[in-house]
Amino acid sequence: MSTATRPRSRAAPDLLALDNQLCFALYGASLAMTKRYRPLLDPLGLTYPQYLVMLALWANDGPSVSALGACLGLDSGTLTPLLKRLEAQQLLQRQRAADDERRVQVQLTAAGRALRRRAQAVPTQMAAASGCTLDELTAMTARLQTLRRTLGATDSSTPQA
Amino acid sequence: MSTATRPRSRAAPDLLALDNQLCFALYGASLAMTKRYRPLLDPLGLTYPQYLVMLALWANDGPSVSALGACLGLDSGTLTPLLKRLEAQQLLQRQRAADDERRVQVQLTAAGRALRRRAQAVPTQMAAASGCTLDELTAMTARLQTLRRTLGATDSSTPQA
DNA sequence: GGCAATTAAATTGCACACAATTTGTTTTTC
DNA sequence: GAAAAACAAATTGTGTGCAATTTAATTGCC
Repeated sequence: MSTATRPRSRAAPDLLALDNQLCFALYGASLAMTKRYRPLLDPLGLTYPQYLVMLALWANDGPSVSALGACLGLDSGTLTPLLKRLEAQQLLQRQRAADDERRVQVQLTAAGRALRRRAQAVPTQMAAASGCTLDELTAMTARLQTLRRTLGATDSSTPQA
Repeated sequence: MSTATRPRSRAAPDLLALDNQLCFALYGASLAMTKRYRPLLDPLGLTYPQYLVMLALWANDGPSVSALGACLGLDSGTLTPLLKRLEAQQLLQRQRAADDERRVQVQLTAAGRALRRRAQAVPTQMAAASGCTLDELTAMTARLQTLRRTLGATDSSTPQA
């Protein structure tokens, strides 16, 4: 078992550890964020992904499922059941587009629009929970967005647009 | 951009947008990271959370389920089925501790230890996919770890230990 | 016009994540 | 030393995520 004399097998543990740090920090922070949102969103009857969908709709009502998916980075396999739950809560309506019946358009109901008011307390509380200044939040967000785009690119060695 | 002078009801939409940025950037980057790992981990027969568990075990073999959960931030509801799948793949063994039969200890098999060698290519490829320098990775990781701790704290207004 | 290729959602199947509960074990307390 | 409290995993139930497939509608091509 003690096979440690090779030059390369010495370097590898460090790389595995470093890898652990980046990906795992991201993963852990994301899960922690979701957990932190829960007590704020429970009173609104929303899960965290549902809250993201509502944010997207408050900013831009009436998109197709695929447009919403492009905005959020989710596919129909995730969105369809999620949207059905929001529809069951009367927060939105899903209906086939008249001009192209393949498309399903997602529109807020009055209750869905009204919920925005009750959600206005959430961001302030989360900003406080993050313990960051506005500048820190902005910087971190920009970095994460860049990282996301880079990771999403087919070939990351190619500098993106 | 032109909203700077209004008192409170004008500020709210901006806060919702800002909130969207931070939490959503984190969420999106985490999902993108997971997706990016998939083609690298598929040949190893691991999912991304399973890979994290293996990393933890390669660093420290033989923990209890709860110790592993504390390390990864996951509970038994998530870990138990995940560990059973890894056990079914003969990568690890789960067995009750002799001194305290409430505890279940998780130990790598020879195959589980051997898999580490095949995983050594993964970190280098992911580092390349991130498009970041080593310093950038380190800085980002540190920030995310801090954020995670802050979010995990009961009261974030209290400076943590 | 008619049929293949394309597109948009929905569905299916698998694997997390986590709250809440249950089961079994150990420790505390009396 | 027996009942109560505390503890560790496992289980249950709900809600994502996503690959792969299916269904239905539109577009292209002849």
